Amino acid sequence: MANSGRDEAFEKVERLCKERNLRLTPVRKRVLEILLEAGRALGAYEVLESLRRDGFGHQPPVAYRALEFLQENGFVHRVEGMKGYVACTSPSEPHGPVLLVCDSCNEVKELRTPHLEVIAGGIGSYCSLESAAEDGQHHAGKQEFLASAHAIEILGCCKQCSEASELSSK
Amino acid sequence: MANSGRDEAFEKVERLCKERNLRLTPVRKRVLEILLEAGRALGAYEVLESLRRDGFGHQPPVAYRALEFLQENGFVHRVEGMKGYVACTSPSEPHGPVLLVCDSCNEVKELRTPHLEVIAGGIGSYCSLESAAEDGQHHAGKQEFLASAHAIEILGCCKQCSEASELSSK
DNA sequence: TTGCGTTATGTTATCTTATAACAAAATGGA
DNA sequence: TCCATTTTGTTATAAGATAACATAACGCAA
Repeated sequence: MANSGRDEAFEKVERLCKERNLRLTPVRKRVLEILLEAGRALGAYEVLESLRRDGFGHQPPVAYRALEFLQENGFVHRVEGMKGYVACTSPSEPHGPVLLVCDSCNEVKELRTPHLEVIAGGIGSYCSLESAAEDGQHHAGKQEFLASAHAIEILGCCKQCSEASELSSK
Repeated sequence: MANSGRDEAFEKVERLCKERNLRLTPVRKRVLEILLEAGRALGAYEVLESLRRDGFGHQPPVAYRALEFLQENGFVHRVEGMKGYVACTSPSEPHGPVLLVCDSCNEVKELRTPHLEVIAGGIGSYCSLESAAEDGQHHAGKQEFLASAHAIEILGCCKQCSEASELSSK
């Protein structure tokens, strides 16, 4: 794979924005491109630096606002553990991500999991969340907790880095 | 329950520190108390303010270092989504938490789940992680990703807040 | 008990991340 | 064309976190 589905992801976002009447303005479009090209999580100020080079505004809110738009609509995810932002590889409805974050090269892979329903179901298997509402929310049986979103980040080491460190230790 | 197991948690940490030859110094002890008393996530600067009142150093590193110690040893968890820190309710080995974070009152409940093994197993049900190593790490089958830690935060609304908003909407 | 290496604390200064507030421009209908 | 709304851009500043270094406490061996 030449560009890991970058173009497809980009086109999908364009399509979704049309369908939903969302304004994918030049800055927003460019921020998405920047993240897709990077293929890893970038800090807001890294994004901003790229924007500056492209002639867009170069003050923090420019980047933060575009990121906020993309995030709200499920096209970009925040990587809390890295204080960064990564393009979603399977944009559709807004959804909580399940991210595999590599400690050593900072690459972020998103697990292609379905939406909250399924995640909650999966979690349900060990924390006794139970389906209850029809509005996309779930009710936690024993915990009595109404879940509306989640952030799941798994830290570790990706294949490339594992192999690299195996080699160097020989 | 009068204090929600605060004392038990505190004593357990004291015991674990003795067992493991960790130095639970006055600042560290006090930071743990502060978090246990709060019963919710506190920002580092909130902790610092309490420390200051108690006559400890009042510069950021004082709080950050104590928090780092407590975190490393599994006695405190970072709540990424709130940029805060919360006392672990079932301190034992260092472990990635599963946190239920209430959007409206900021209360944080930790699900009493076993350690990484079980979590990874649970996640495995939908992301094809497979047990592989004996050193407490797991190898993700299809993803080829060696997981070493995780952060799982479920956002939503706790029982009290749900009930409060039900009442007010009548 | 003294002395010494190690660990922890306290401080200054600074860096990084993020947001509030407001003016100017672009957009999309009535 | 006009107006309300949304978006962009800017200044300024808030909030969160860390680097670097001096001082103090600790733990133990001589």
